[in-house]
Amino acid sequence: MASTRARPPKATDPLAEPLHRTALHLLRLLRRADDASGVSPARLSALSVLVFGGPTTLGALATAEGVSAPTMSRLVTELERDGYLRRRVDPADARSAQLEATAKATRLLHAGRARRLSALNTALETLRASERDAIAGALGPLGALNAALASAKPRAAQRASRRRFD
Amino acid sequence: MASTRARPPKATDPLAEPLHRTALHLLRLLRRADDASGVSPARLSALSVLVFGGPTTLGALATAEGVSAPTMSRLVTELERDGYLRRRVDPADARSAQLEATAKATRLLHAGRARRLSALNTALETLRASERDAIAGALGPLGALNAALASAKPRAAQRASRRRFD
DNA sequence: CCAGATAGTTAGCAATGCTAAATATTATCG
DNA sequence: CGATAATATTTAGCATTGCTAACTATCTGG
Repeated sequence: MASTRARPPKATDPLAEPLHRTALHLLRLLRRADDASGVSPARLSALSVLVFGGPTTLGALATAEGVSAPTMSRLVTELERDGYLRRRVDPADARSAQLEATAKATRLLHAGRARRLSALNTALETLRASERDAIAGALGPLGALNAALASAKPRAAQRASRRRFD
Repeated sequence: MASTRARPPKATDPLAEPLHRTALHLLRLLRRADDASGVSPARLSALSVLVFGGPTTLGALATAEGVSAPTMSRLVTELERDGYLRRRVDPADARSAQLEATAKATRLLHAGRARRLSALNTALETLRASERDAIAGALGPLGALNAALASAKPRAAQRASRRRFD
């Protein structure tokens, strides 16, 4: 019976565990909606930054996605090959170029977002108004929580990655 | 292409987008706490099922994790090699065996969970009581939302994967 | 113009996933 | 009982994604 002996560090706040589990399940379910796009996850994610955030350089994109420059270099090469982005060389600095999403990419991403949000909205509509209110009321505090987490652990942002839309 | 008319799917519910973003950021931040365990993500995730859910067969574990049998076969072989699990052959059916986590695995997982929850608790403590209440009040509704999503899309549970703890 | 800083690319390796096909066992049917 | 079908894993081989180290090309400051 030494089961609970492991003492969950400070059980003062019973929110941590269920919050973690809930967020995890939510994301896992939402991700399904992307499997139909035909573009691999990493490429789709990088592309979303360009489509929804506008043109940037390869380095900035790598930072935004939390991956190394070589990794992003390869992803960009593939996306360019498949017609999802163009490189516009900076006349002032030939070392880098602005990466710009094509119309094809914009169509792809908007369709994907529509699919995903559609699934979420459908599910939200099955809830009672009070439940939706509770969720809406928690978004602000959750944002604050994220901010606290982000500043508290400014450590190795290496494997953070996995951005997708936003 | 007459079918997928872009159409921003009903902006009636302004919750979908921020909810998605918030959950995504939260998970990304929490995942950092696992990078120190020394065991790769997929192995850690499979192991967590054994540690917190008890012994099972390779096939059941593959299903639980949402990966194919060959993929799980390899993960199990590696975990066994590293001393994190044992195979106990079923005397009634030599085709399969019960996979059982070792004490070493249990220690690893509990330490990992403690790290992760500790990070979350620390962040939660920086919030005001009203904010924590708002988050606590949204957990139930979010659970209902997840249930709605899960039942609404009982489709291809293939790439769902990525379990981790519970 | 040269040394050092910057921006990307190339090379090569590791972890994860998958499908197809092979093996080993167990179950079932005639 | 013995052939055949169903199960549970494993083996093979390939694709994606990430990383580090090292290299190339291009600025920037003196």
